[in-house]
Amino acid sequence: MSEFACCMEDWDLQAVVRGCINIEAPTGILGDPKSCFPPMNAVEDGALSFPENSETTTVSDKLEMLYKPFYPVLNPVNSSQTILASSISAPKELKEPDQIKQSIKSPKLRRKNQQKRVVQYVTAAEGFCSDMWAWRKYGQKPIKGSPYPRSYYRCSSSKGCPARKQVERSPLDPGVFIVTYTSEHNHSRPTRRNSLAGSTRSNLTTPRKKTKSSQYSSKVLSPTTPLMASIEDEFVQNASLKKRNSKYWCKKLIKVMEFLI
DNA sequence: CGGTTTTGACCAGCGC
DNA sequence: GCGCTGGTCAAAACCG
Repeated sequence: MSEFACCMEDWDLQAVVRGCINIEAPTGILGDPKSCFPPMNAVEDGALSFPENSETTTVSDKLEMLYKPFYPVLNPVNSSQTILASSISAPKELKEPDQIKQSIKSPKLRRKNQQKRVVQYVTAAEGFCSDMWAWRKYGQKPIKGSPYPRSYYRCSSSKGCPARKQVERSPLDPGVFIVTYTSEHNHSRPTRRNSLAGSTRSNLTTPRKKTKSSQYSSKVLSPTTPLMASIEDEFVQNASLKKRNSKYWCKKLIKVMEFLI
């Protein structure tokens, strides 16, 4: 798999896990996936509400296209489904609800962690808004049979909280994330995150080790301006470099907006 | 400075 | 016992 794809899938996972950091955000915003996109929010501060006239629609469309590689793939999926899988691990081969139910009857698939689990199927957008807990990622593993890695999170709101969370993309529907909660929180729901330090780290940064050559090659965009074209080219060229962080590209996008509007 | 993410290494359960 | 696989640890790097 291409590094870019890896990055994007990581991004998606982050997006789901990170949830809505700012719980005071207007609910109207939460329904819009792009509004939930952290760097976008960082850029906007209310300034990214594109006018609806035809001119700027084109601009915003272009920007959206340009931004597409950064924000999660959002397939139209129904509301999240929660499956309570008591005393059984969610087997990797059985991802969908019906299959999960089926797996409950199969003791053969039982794994070491036999605590009560809650399996939830969420879209990226829902993932953004549905989880107010503060989670800290402590591991990521490629899962056999799935093209997407599974990320492991623990609750960072309270020391010693046994709550765990696993997030992986559904191999059947990449727009759907399988969130598995293990154990329960032993504390009340935090009103806000303790710290945002590190929380906005770019998910597009190159891994410190084991870099693969980027396979991000296709022309995702059809830039209308030399500026956008150059930015696109720059992104492609720096697909494996540290330049690939959201803040950097947000600034680029602001430039584009200033140029176009 | 205190938090998070990344990632290789390690450990343990399971099937053969 | 061995190999495979999933889950966790921990050090380093990163971020506000």
